[in-house]
Amino acid sequence: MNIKDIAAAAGVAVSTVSRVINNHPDVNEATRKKVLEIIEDLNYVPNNSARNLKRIVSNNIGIFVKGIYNPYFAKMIQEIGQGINSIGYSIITHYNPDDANDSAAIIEFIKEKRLRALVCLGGEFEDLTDDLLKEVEVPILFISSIVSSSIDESLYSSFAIDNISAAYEAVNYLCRLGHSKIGIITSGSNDNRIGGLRFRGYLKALEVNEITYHPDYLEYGLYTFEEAYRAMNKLLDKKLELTAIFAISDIMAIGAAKAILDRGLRIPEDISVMGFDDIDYSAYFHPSITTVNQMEGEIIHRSVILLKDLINKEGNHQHVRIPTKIIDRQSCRQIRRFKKSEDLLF
Amino acid sequence: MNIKDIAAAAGVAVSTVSRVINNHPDVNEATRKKVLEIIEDLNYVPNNSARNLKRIVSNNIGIFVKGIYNPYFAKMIQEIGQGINSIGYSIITHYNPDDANDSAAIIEFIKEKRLRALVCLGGEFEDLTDDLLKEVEVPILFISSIVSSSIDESLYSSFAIDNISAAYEAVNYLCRLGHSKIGIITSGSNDNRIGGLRFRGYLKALEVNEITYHPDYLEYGLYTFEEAYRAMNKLLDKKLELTAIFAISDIMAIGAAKAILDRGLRIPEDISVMGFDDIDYSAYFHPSITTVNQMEGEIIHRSVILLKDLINKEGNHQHVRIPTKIIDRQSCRQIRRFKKSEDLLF
DNA sequence: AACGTTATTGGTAACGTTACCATCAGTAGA
DNA sequence: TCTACTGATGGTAACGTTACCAATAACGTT
Repeated sequence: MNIKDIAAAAGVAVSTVSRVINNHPDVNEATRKKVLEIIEDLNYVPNNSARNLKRIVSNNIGIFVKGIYNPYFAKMIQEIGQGINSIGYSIITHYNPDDANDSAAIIEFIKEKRLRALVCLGGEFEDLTDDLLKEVEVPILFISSIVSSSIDESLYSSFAIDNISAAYEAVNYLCRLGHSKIGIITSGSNDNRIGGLRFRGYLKALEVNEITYHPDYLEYGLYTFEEAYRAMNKLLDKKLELTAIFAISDIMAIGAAKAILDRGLRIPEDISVMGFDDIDYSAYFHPSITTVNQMEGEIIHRSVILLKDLINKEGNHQHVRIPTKIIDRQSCRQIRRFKKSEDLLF
Repeated sequence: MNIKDIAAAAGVAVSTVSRVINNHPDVNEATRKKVLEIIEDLNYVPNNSARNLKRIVSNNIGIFVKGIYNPYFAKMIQEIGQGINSIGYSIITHYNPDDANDSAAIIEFIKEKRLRALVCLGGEFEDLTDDLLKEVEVPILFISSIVSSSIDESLYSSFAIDNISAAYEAVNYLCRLGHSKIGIITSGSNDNRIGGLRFRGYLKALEVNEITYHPDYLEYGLYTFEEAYRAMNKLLDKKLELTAIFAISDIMAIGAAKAILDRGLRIPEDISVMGFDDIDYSAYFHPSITTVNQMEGEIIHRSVILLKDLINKEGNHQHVRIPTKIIDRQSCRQIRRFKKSEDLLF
């Protein structure tokens, strides 16, 4: 069942059918109606591969996802996906394995699928170059990705928070509540990855508040409940008398909180918990988790609009520093505050 | 940059390049090496649209998602997606709007994208027919969907739990713990939808345990924390002295639990909470939620294998009734049990 | 009547790839 | 020497669509 069959059935030329399908203005109303009827009757649907082949670019928008362990992206994938669907494009999703090269993968992805635009969720694009971007000529939007700073900013768009200062704000908030024994659970110490950046924010907050960092306060874990639960237990086992814990994602904060509660300790009376991401779960944990909001809804909304504009060449690339704010809930409390000098009296 | 350019650069014919790309055996090792080198050098990636056009079927596997409100599917989409990627197929995701006709949508989706196979997550396919399925000739796997019973089962695959009996087991479990004032929060009473089916299971359990159902015990809410929170509060406002609540999804159970805890009531001492789905979060809520597991990991795993087999025509369509089991955690407790006769004494 | 104009339609070469058949050299068997 | 076969390669017609140009009819204008 193809356009020829329809043309034959309707007694017109294929080009006329094509015009009908594509809503071209100059086709007689009677003809259009007849053709549409036949299409309906015969259950005809145009072949996308052929269309995409003929029109050099496709109507596919790619969503590239690095790793699937971070549930913070799950909502974005779905909601951006739905937004893209609603403006008439198709979504091709590519889940890149953890150990694969992201830059190479997106270039191949774009070329192979002749993508019209690409959204990257996460990933690290350190070996991307201006030349590669120019070659593919496709609007790319990086969301929460690490992009090589040597690339010309007019060649791509990005939405990202400032991980270092957002984490700094979060930990500084704990300090201002009087905490000085603040543990951290992060996903890794690689300077350029999200875990590393947020860890740097933690260090900076300690420094500004004249608190000495001790490596015992640090535990690693991936972005899962399980790993954070395990990491928190390790921290608790060290008997450090922590009064607060900062986890670099809400999932991890909840895993940590569960570990604390399971030991019969109270939140926030015994230990305060600070998360990051402000996912839905956090507001409905008990006690609800104080966390860092990064305006996920805003990102989703703006992404779809930006993509549409970029495709239609109605706007330039944007680099948006997503603002963050601390959402104060039930898991953090004020404690007696010691000045550095008082501290010495004990 | 196309196959012709490569052929010219390598000094061979396009057909030879094609053979190299497709790993055809009869091409000289030296030639193959040279061609591959040129491909690498020139950054050539075959055009998928052209390939899909030429080979009648594409290498696209569709994932059809009905509604995105149900977070239970999020993990499935990602993990099945990753599995599909890893066996060499591409994923095209289609998020169908709530009010759209699912049957019509999948047929169009299959034809337009020339899908090789399709996975449907949720959705209701009541007006699908044998003829339509035969026409598209594509293996379809329905996961947790409602499919018209008039369709020949050899034409499609399905993975689904028995919603009525799984809900029955859950509520019966509460009854056996001694509960008789059991509230329910469900998503709707439409007999054929998931919410309606699970509600029927609830009714059956009450009946078997000789408990009279009262409509006051029922509140509606969609699959979100917010709605369940609101619904639970309405239930509590009625002063029914409920000792247990059954929510038809874990997200809803957690929303309800939060409402209970926020009022200063205890779980399970004052009210027991039973969920459904066994999502990750349920184990890490505090108290952890007793729920109905439906072997999501198993479904994901088997889906990928089944799709592969169906595509390669190495197996027949399967209809798997996914077994469910109750995961006993912290949110339900045993209470004093009254026999019906004793009840009258008060 | 001859002409230009407009509205509608038809015909057909691409788009990039693969499947198929044709070709050709080299080798072995008779 | 002729034939048959094998291994490697080349040539080319599709796949279904759209963009472009050509053709036609209908009409008004001169």
